[in-house]
Amino acid sequence: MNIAKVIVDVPSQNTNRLFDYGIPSKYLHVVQPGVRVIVPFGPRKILGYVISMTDHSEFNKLRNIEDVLDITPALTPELLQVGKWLSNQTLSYYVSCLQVMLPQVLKAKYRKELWKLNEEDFPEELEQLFAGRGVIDYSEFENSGITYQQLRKYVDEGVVDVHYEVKSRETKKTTTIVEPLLDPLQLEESLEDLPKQATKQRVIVGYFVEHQEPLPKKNLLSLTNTSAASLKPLVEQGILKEYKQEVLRDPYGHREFERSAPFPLTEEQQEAIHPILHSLADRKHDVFLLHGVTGSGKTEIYLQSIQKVLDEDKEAIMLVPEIALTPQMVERFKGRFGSKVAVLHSGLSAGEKYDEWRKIQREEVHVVVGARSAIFAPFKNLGIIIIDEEHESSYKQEDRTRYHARDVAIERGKIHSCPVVLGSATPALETYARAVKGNYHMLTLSKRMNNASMPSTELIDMRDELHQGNRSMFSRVLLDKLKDRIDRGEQAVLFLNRRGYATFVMCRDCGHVKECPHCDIALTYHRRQERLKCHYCSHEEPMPNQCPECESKTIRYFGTGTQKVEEVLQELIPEARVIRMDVDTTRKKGAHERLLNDFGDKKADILLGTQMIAKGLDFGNVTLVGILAADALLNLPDFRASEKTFQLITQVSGRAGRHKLAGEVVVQTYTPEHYSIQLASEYDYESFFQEEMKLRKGFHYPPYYFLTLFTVSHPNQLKVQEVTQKIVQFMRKKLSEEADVLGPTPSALTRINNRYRYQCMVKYKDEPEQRKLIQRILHYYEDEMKEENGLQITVDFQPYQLM
DNA sequence: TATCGTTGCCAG
DNA sequence: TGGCAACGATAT
Repeated sequence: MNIAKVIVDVPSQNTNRLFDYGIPSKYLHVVQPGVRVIVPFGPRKILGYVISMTDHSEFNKLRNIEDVLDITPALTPELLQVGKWLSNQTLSYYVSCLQVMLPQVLKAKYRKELWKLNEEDFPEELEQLFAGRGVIDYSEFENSGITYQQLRKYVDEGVVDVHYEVKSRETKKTTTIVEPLLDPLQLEESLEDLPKQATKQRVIVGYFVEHQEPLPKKNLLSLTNTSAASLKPLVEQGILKEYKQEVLRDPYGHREFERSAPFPLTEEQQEAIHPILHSLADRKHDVFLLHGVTGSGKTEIYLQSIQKVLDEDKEAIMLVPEIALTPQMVERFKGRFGSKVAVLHSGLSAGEKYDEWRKIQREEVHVVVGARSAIFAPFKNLGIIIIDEEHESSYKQEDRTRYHARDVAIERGKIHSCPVVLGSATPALETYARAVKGNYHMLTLSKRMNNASMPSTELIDMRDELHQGNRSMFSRVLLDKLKDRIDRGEQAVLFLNRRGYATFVMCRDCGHVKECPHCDIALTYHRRQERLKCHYCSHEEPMPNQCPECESKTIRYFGTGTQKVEEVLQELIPEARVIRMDVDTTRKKGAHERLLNDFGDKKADILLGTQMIAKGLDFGNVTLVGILAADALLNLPDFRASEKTFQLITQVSGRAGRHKLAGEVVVQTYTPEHYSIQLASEYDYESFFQEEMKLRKGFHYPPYYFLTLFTVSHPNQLKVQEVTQKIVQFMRKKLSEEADVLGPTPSALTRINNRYRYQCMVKYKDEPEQRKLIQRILHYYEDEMKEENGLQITVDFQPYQLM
């Protein structure tokens, strides 16, 4: 086995295959599948991943592996297999799929340098460039006046050399440890030898007479109240020893977590957990849908299932949507499982993420709680995978490797032969349909914990409010109830759905809307800076004070942002203490946690926020939830608009009345008759499912049909239309009669960053040849896609984002 | 005919 | 992806 088959870090069609390399004898025992290596590739050196090993190669002029970066393989054999599967599923390059499974710091950084070789007669122009240094960055040459030809000549003459460096970004944090080299008796002896005036040194030696265990230098110095200056001579004399040790950064290290014991399960919960435990015991791969209303105790079922897995010395992955990864959630897991838990989310620094990942790899933890990418946690003995709020769109990666964490979970579940639990109060239609069909096992929790009832819901028709002269964004009912809560010392949550409702600027005289000059989208008004910004490219401009079209001065902004709501709220109820949570107020690290803690400590009466407050919050004192614009989502061009609206209303409503106090929900809407709003206010998922399924069937949408979305973009509109048209014709011709091929259609956002965007949508039931056909298309346009600013074709299977 | 820029292929 | 040979176009 002295030949390694390697995937190189070059994402392109013709390198998307295995390359053979010789393994130098010194690396024979370290090279194994999954390790990262540095290999020569053409003239440079690049990173590669060893996939397998062999004795024979069809090539006789093999080059050797240059260096090995891992002692423990970065990827387990199972993850290599998952990567292969993923690349078939998403039609992306194998390397890209491997990269997506690893923390950022394990990806390579490439550097190109110029090395000075010859000390004597170093040409004057190079001397100027190098300015006495032995190595310079290649970019310095590029910015100098020296031509490429000139450089070639110097290289040929052996004056300089172009050098390629592959650097791992990996940084290990270390700490200095001090330990005694002598036994206590010898230490006491050495005390006598120390000069009398060296009092501090004596203190340190005295400490080690009492304690023999090594300890961090920092701790030693503070314990003995000494400084490094006193320690140094002791090390030099060979009494003590200093050495560096890797420490893993623990983002939650400064926090104490109160241990929590399992709660006794209700009868309903026991019924639900039983099949999961059964499947665990039988080591069977089953997929469960845990359909439980908000506040029904799904988390306790997760915790106890995981406990069972840990008891058997296996591992668990628990996925939660990014925005639900609240400190509250982390606390529950850390409280139950202590230091056995790793947490992975986007708030961590690259180094912190890497350390959490290392804990998993080193098998120091057995549970990982994390957002989407945590599905690739390098566990070897997976016992269960749980996806909470499984309907959440954040489980779908929307760029490059467009995977859905749910699919990966099921694939890994199959490999490990372990159960996968999908939990939600409002499952995705696809999931629920599969459960109804019997592909997944349905588990139901219909009652809330603590005998709490679902909060009562009141729908307010904002059109009526308008007719009765109320032009504000607060209905009178909501306002009264808010005041009432403040009087009673209870709290309220106000939810504003900002998506699809951003603040735009319009002229009241001519109706002109200010749009981005590069993208077909209205500019968003940012109050603080008095500027207009585009949310798709980086364009921004000052807020005009008259209409650029008709020069009228009545230009003003429309729509509602959280800032605006907060202002109005302060005007209407001056005594209200409001905490606003949106991207602006939570940008700083830890701000999210602080705001929630303040609200939990009752430092405010009202929590006002966007998406991020819709999930997982559990405050006993919240008795009122207000949804300001329930139908904002409904008008988006998305076949899932009704489903998303239903899910959102249900999730937000679930924040009220979770404990002893009863809750109320006020839903403000312009379309109270819409079935998704009606049924959400009645908590009737089943009827919503039936209703929505009829529409999906009629319009050939999932779960009845699968979707494939092509998005083509190019600066030239005609070109985009032409290419999209060709794709449409090709797919129409090659796919079966059963498939609908729609397009070319301009995307909902027809132009982003001066690139026109058209799409083609395929609705199909079963097209086994589809992936091959698409590969032919991608291959055909490969060259045009390589050009800078050239054609771009993205293919998304089961897309979530249709714009 | 020397030089420049573009294109297409290749890498183990 | 980056390098480079091979090719044709262009200036001289």
